[in-house]
Amino acid sequence: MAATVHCEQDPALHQERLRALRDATELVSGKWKFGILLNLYNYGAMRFKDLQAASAGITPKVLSKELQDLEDNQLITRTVNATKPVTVSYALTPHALEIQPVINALVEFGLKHRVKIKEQLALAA
Amino acid sequence: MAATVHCEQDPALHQERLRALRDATELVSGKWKFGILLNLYNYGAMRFKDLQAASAGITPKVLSKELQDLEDNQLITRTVNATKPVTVSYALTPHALEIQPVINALVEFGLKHRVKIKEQLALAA
DNA sequence: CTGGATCCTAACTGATACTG
DNA sequence: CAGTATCAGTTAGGATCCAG
Repeated sequence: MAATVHCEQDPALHQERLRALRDATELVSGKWKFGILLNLYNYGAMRFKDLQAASAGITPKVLSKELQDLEDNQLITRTVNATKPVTVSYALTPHALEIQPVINALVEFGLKHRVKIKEQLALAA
Repeated sequence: MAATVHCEQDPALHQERLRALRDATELVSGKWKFGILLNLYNYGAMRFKDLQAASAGITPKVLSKELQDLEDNQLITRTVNATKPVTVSYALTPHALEIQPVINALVEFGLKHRVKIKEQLALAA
């Protein structure tokens, strides 16, 4: 019977929340975007190559596309520096701070889930 | 100059958080999972067809796969009811509560982002 | 009602090489 | 250094039909 865990909202509100959820997930879809953002949170402005190193395994082409997506959604800025060999810096916009709670929540969940998986492996052994 | 918005962590901790982030995003990857979870939060236990209606646009095959993924990750339970035409109920597990903050954060962000986009359209007009 | 089987396509991802 | 071009592989997601 297990009392079902839920909290019913006003239908209209629920629909609005559903739409918001779709918008948000669309925005940060893709395999790398959250990681890129987390790295920028941690290190501040980073250059292309540094981001590539930090996002272990990503290829330049894919990184380039992900960065463009993020820039299009105004979560990061792209700045070309007039240095000897041209360098480019990527940094978070203020708007990107809005998404930080999401990332923190994801990290927390990831940590807990990892523990849970370990417990199961322990039980299975 | 713009003071870069960041907060540097201990490297080892950062790596651990990056891994957790990857784990978590992998878990809820896909176009529909968050929506399914949000609906279950809102309505409690739901049957296959109700979930399909709530996740407007999803096909049975895809819904089936998403539900299996969620069940494999122990975020939902699948219960077969011995009713006349067999029905099946899906409900959240306690573990799924851990992911609720993520969804709330995503919804919040989605709402804010929507407002932001509207502002831009207003400026463009 | 539930959801598997099949087929299909667009999008994502990757390896490698190359340019400004 | 910061990418883009090309080629190729994989796969997520959808359309349709059908079975228990």
